[in-house]
Amino acid sequence: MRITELFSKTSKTAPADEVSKNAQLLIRAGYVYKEMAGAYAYLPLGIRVLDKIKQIVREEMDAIGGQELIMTGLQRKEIWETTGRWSDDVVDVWFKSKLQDGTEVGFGWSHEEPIVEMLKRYVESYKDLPVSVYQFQTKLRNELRAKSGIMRGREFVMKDMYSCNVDADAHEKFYQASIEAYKRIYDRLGIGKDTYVTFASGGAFTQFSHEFQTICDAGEDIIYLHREKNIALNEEVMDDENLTKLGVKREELEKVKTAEVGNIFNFGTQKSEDMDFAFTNEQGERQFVHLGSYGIGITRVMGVIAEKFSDERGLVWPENIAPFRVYLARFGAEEAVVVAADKLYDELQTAGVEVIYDDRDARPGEKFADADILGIPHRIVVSARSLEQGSFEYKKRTEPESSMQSAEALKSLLTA
RNA sequence: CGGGGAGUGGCGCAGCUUGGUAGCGCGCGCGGUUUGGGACCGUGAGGUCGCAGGUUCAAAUCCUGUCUCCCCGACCA
Repeated sequence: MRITELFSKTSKTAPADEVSKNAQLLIRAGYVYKEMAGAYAYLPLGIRVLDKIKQIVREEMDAIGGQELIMTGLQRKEIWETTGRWSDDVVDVWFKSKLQDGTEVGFGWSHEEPIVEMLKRYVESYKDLPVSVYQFQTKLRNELRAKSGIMRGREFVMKDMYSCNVDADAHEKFYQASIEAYKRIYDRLGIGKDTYVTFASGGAFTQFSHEFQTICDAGEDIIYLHREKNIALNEEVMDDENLTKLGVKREELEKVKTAEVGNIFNFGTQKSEDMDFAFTNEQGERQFVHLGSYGIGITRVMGVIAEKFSDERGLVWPENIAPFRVYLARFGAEEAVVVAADKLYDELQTAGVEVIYDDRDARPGEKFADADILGIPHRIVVSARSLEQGSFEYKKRTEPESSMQSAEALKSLLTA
């Protein structure tokens, strides 16, 4: 993409009322636009990042048998009443409205009940199991207070997966597979090393649930970490009984601040019983489905990455989720420079490299600054100076020094 | 929801204490000089000072109400 065609612009200053680092950087660089507290629009650059995160998640969900679908934003009151969760006393984040005929509807803060209700229509026999479905959905939650930029909003994109299995063993197997899938996801997103599977409160169904917690100063959680044993537990379940159960001693643990980037639950058959979600087993008997729920906050992950990977000059996207891999800057408007830059732009794109081409008639300093704040992993400069040497200037966002490279070298380097 | 802070051109801010009809930087338009880390000179456009009442000859400024935003806490499948 040519920058002259991109409508968003970078800014030297961040809005004064935006304190969180992720929002400051993302707004300054033109990835997101704030609509209101806790609600951000994703601009062309931002949606490219979101799509890359989603695609990684999608591939890993598909790999463990997930089937993608998308539920509705509008939800029926009756479905939520079956589990008692329509009540504002039970769920305090509901947005609700009414149809013109007076019918009450809710806006999806979660899709657990509607998904189960939908699956009931299709899952009837043990032959129909196992099933796991997932979606990328915008969740709407009427939070008392939005905070931390895109990390804790009233509107956010979440991947939520739901698994259906015949019994506890089958469920457990899938549950473990999902943990492995989640680990691969965070590795691919570039935050695997700082992300820990963490024991957390499990709700009514099991002793623990598992959270995926990424070390991050802007996070809202505190976990206790045993790096050698790779065991972590949320401070909410930190007590002597649980420490004994997990075989770790309090003094061996390191206290760290983290952001929750995923959470998986075993529902057992509780919800199936509430909602009468059953199948017929081989003996012809009705049996309740074992359910699990598996979430990843897509927009939150983007915020966490923006927080973690940035420096005084701006964002520093991991290779896998950068909106573009290369920032190609042209210095000056002499014909030879324009021709050479246009040619390299075409060649890289033909080679499958995503390039954002700074074809503006701007000064070098401005282009350097924009390449930095946008956080594009690779930077190439085409100038009269570089052409004198018959080559291009190449630099990584994470490295201070540049080097001279030929077009061929760049192509092989960027397509490796 | 409790506590604290803040709303003045697109963005960042000053002006408010002591009322007299709004200013600076960035950005934007035009002209020129520039061109390797956010250039410079000139010249323009752009604001009913969050909103609604009130006091006053006169309100960005004082008073009341209200909305919004941010932070801390509480909350958080």
